[in-house]
Formats: sequence, structure tokens, C-alpha cells
Amino acid sequence: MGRRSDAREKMLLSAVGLFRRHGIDGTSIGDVIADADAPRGSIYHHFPGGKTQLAEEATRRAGAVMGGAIAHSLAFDGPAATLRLLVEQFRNELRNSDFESGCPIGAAALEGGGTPAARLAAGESFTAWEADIAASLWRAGLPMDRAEAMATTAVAAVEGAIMLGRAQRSTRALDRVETQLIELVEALTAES
Amino acid sequence: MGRRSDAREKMLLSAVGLFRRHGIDGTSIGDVIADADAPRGSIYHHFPGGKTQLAEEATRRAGAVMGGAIAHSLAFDGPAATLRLLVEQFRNELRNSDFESGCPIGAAALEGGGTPAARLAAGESFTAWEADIAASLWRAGLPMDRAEAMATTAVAAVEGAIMLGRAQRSTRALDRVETQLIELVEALTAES
DNA sequence: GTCTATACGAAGATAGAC
DNA sequence: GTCTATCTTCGTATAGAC
Repeated sequence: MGRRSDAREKMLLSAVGLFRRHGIDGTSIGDVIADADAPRGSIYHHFPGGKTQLAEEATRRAGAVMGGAIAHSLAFDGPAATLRLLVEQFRNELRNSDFESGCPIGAAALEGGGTPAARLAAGESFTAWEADIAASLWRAGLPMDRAEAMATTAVAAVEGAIMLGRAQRSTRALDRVETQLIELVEALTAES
Repeated sequence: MGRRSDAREKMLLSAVGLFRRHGIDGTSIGDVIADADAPRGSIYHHFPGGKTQLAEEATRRAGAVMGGAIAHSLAFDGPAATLRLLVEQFRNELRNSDFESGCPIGAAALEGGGTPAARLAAGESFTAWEADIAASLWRAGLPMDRAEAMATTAVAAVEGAIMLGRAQRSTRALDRVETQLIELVEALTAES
């Protein structure tokens, strides 16, 4: 393995990029082919399950990458800094794409009449992020139920703020959510 | 007018219902026709702009209806009760649809490569909700910048929680967000 | 002015050539 | 085993009958 999976990998990355801009339903196989500079039939070679399989794998990949970054930041910098980083990441994504590109997991979460597997993958990613953030808040001194409620609210607020930002063509929602969440987390964890 | 616009109204309502389940891209004109029991060509009679116009009008209608309910509840019951009502509404929607049906405005916000008008309409709805909630929090004694940050966070968190709920097939995220938001709002407005 | 039949194009998937 | 050509289905939109 190594060179053989390059084409496959490229298609997967193209799919993630396109899905976060146009959604899964809004992206055609042809779009992925074109973006990855791949021949037409080859996508069915690497993804025999067709678009369904591609959507699921792309969502799992994106969720794992983001989850890894979150876990890393939590371990090194703590929950408040991690939320800051997360917001900053998405703020840049919105800005650099003229408010076209959002969160690939969020896209998979809302679509998937045709792709229930991608939606399940999105749900698993969200759950993992929530658990990691909750654990970090617990280590910072919060009781577990409170840590869990806070972690879920943080993930939901950031995802929702991306949604608002895309529709409003502004980073204002992300800015406000950042302020509010950071303040709340710092107030709660300061009691240690 | 009156009887004449019945068919049009029915299609609009069908569109809202289908969009919140399958998204805009995931819903075909044929689906709307079937759901509204309308003849095939008639949709282009009432919506000459085709799917684009239908998506925009459906989003505006849904946003106005929800905005009206929010404004009414804010005026009569205050911000905390309104958030409770909003969450309860969406929790029921998720439950009653086996986690298939979410927020129509959220659906329009994330799609619309093909329908930018619907996305703009979604943005305007979000902005209106934020402003109404912020004004209510301000009347409850919060300084305006704080009220605005809180209002935006509340809207974002609820929309995000619907997203998580659909993907996780659970109302847990909405439950936790409700607890967290209510507590926060009551703590802030208790200082009056 | 309502509805039916259909044209035109896009998109998903496959078969077979090289 | 990689890519090209094509088949089929579905979806949008329109033209024209009643």
C-alpha cells in the first residue's frame, strides 16, 4: 500500500471539501471526479458502494481529523483554549470561502435522506467530541453532569453559529458565541 | 382572492414540510406535487420562478411563522419561557418524525448552492429572532451587548442541538441545551 | 386558467476497451 | 487494473390540450 491508495485518498479529500461547501445532495459524483482529476469510472473502483459509501467515508474521515485536533488541543491547552481554536478555525473557513464552506459533519447531519450512513457517522463524531470536551471540563473540576451539559451546549452553539454565519454571510454569530462560551467556561472552571 | 390561492398555499406548506425533512436539494418538485396533491404543471403557474422561488417563499413563510410565535411568547411569557417553548417545539418535531424532521430555516441555511435566495431568507429570519430575543433580555435588565451575545448564543445552540439530535437520533442535545440556556438566562435576568 | 404529456438535461451507475 | 463510452433513471421545465 501507499502509492496505490493515493487516487482514493485524493477523491476522499475532494469529497470532504465539496460536501462542506455544497452539501452532499448538492455535490454530484461528477463534481468529485472533476475536483480530484480522476477518471470517471475509477470512483466506483475505489468506492463500490457509490455515492453512499463515499459520503460515509468522507464524513468519518472529517470527523476523525477534527476529533483528533480537538483531543490534542484539550490535552495540551485545556477546554477554553480549545473552544477558541475551534471557533477560530471555522471563522477562517467562512471568511476564506466567502461564507460558502462550513462544517462537513454538520452538512452530513442535516442531509442524508439518501445517505443515512453518513448521518450516523456525523452523530458518532458529535458524540465523541462532546465526550472529550466533557471529560476535560470534569478534569478541570466540574461535576460530570454539568460538564456534559456544557460540552454539548458548546458543540451545538458552535455548529449553530456556523449555520447562522453562512446564512447571514457574517462571522458575527461565531464571534458572539465565542465570547459567551469562553466566559462561561472560565467562570465555571475558575472555582477549582 | 381567497379560494384562488388555496392550491398555492397548499404547495407552500407541503414544501416547508418536505424541506425540513429532506432538505431543499433532497426534495424534488415531483415530491411537492405529490404531497400537495397538485397537478404537475400547476406549480409553475403559481411559482413561475420554479424551485428557486418555491424554496425562497417557503423559507420566508416558515421564518415568519416561527418569528411570530417567538415574538408572541417573548411578549407574554418572557425570554426564559420562550426558550423553553422553542426547545419543546423542536423536541416534539424530532420525536414525532423519528428524528427526520428538523428546522426548515436551518435546512435552507446550509444548502442553496442552487438557491442563494433561500439562504438569504434564512439569514434574515435568524437575525430577526436574535434581535427580538435580545430586546426581550434587554428589557429584563441586561446590558445590550450582553443581551445580544446571549440571544445569538441561544439561537445558535438550539439550531445546533437540532442538528446533533437528528444525527444522534436523540433529544439529548436539546435537553442539555435547554437546561444550560434556561439556567444561564435566569441567572442573568435575576439581577434586576 | 387547469391539467397532461413530453422534451431536455443532469446524475448515478456500469460495461467493456486498452 | 485503469480509463472511456454509454445506459438508465430522474428531475426540471415547457408546450399545448381541454
